Amino acid sequence: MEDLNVVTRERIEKAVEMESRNVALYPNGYAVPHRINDVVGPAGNKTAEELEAEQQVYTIAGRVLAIRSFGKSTFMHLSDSDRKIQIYIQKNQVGEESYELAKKLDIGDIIRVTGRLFRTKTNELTVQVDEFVLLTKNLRPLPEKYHGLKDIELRYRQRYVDLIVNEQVRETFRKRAAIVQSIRELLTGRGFLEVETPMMQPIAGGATAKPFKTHHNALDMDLFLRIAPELYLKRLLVGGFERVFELNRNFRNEGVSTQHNPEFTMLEFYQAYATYKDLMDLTEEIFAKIARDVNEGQMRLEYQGHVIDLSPPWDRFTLAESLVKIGDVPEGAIENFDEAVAFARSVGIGIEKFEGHGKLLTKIFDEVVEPRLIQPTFIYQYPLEVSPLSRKTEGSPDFVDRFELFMAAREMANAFSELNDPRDQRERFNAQLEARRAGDEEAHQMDEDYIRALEYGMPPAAGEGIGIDRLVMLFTDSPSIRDVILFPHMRPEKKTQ
RNA sequence: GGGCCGUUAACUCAGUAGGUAGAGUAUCUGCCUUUUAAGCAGAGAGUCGCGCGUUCGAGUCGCGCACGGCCCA
Repeated sequence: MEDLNVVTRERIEKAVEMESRNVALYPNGYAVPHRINDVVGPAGNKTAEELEAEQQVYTIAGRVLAIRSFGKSTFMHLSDSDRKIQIYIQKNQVGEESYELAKKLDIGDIIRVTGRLFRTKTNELTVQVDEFVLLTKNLRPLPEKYHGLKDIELRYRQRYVDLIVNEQVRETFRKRAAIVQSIRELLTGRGFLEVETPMMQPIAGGATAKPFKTHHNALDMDLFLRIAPELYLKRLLVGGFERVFELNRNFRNEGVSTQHNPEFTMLEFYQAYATYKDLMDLTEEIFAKIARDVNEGQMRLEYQGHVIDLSPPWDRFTLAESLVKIGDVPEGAIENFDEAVAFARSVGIGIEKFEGHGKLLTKIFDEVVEPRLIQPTFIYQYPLEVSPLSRKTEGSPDFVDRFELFMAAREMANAFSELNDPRDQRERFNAQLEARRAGDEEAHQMDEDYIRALEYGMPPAAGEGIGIDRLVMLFTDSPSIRDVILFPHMRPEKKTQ
C-alpha cells in the first residue's frame, strides 16, 4: 500500500486482471512429483537423440528467475531448492490461450510445468513445456539478475530475497546444516545423549558474560537468558547420564561485531571418566569428520586468504609456553606479577583493580599470541583465576586442567576437566563473589543448587564448548558471523515496510 | 561507547567548480519460434536516508539525527 514502486503497482494491477480472467494467483493442491534434480540427474549425459527417443514426461515446479521472450516462444530459467533448469514454452505447443498467460508471467513467479526434455542448439538441457500452471504470483521485483543483491543491510533484513537470488548464500546455510548433522552423528555414535536444558535460568552461570534479563509474569520472577548450559549439563552427569551434549542457543548481552551476535549457537558436551587431554583428541576427530563430510574430504581449507591444515595432531602449548615462545613475553612476566604489569603496559594493555596475575596473563595472550595462531593450536593450563569451574592442575595450584583451541586467530573451543569437589567449588564461587564486589560485573554468581548437586557426587569428567557459528564461518570462508546466521540481529527499520 | 566510511529509481552504480538528476538491469508498449547478461525501437519510473543551517540556488558545503559497514574499547 505504502509502496510507491511502479513495478509493484503494475504487478498488482496485472494480478487483479489475471484474477478477473479466472486465473488463480495462489492456488493449492497441485502435486509436484519431480525435483529438478530428478530431471537433470538421469538426463545428465544423454544426447539430444536419446532424449528424443525417450519422450519421458516430467512435472516440476520452481521460481522463474529469468525470462527471454520472443514473439511466439519463450525461454525461462526455473529454480527449485536444489538447482535450476531451462524451460521452453512455444505458442503452438501450449495453445494460444495458455501462451497469452505465459506472456504475463513475471520473474519471481512460482510455476509448475509438465513436459519432455530436449537439447537446444547450444546443447542446454531444456524442458519443452506441454502445460504449465501459475502456483504463486510475485508482486515485488527481484534484484538485478547480473549483480544480484549486494546491499549488506538489505541482505540481512530481507534474507528471503538474499536466499532467492544468491546461490552462494543458500550453499552456506546448507553447509551449516551439514556441519551440525555431522557433529550429531559423531557424538551420538559414541554414546552421547542429546539433551535440552533451560534457556531461561534464575542464575546465569557457566560462563563469563553479561546476561539478558527477562521477567516471568505469572511467577513474578526475573529470569536470565542463559549464557551457557554448562551447569545444567553437569547436573545431568550427577544424575547418571555419563555422556551428554546440547546444541543450542546462548545469549550474551554484549557488543556485536563480525565475531559476536547477541544470540549464537554453542555445542557443549560432557564425558564422564575423561580428562581434558582426551577431549583434545576428540576435538581433532570432530574437525576431521566435519572436513570429511562438508569439505570434500579435504583436511586443508582456505579461510580469508589463509590455508588452514586440520590434519591431526595439532600443536599443543601451555599458556605460559605460548606467551614466551609465540608472544615474545619475557619469562619473568610469567612468574612475577609486577613484571607482567610492566609488560602489559608496554603493549598498551590496561588492568583493572580486581584483576590479578592470572587474568592479566590471559589478556596479554589475547593481545600478543592469539592473532598469530592461524593453524589449529591447543593452548592448555589456564590460570585458576579465570577458570572457576575447572579442576586444578596437580602440583600447580594456580593453574587448571583446561585448554582452548585456536585457529584463524580466534578461539574455536574451550574445554576442561571438570571441578567435582563441592568444597573447592564453593571456594571458587566465593572468590568470584569477591571479584564481583570489587567491580567485575562478569564474575560468576553463587549457585547453591549446583554445589548441592556436586555434593551428591559428580563423576570425574571433562567438558567442552565449541562455537558453531565460528565453526561454520571457518568452513564457509565467511568473514562475518552474520553471514552464517540466517537472521542476524538488526535495529528496527525506521519505516515499516 | 569512540574513530573512519557509506546511504541517489525496485536492484547495481555514475553524478564533473554548488546551477533544478543519469546509465545498465528490472518494468510497460511494439517487432521477433533455439535464447541464455537474447536483440532492435520507444516509454514510464526518484521527498538524492531524515532534519536544520550556509547560499540567489544544496545530491554536492556545515551541524545534528537515523540505519548500515569496517576498525578500536
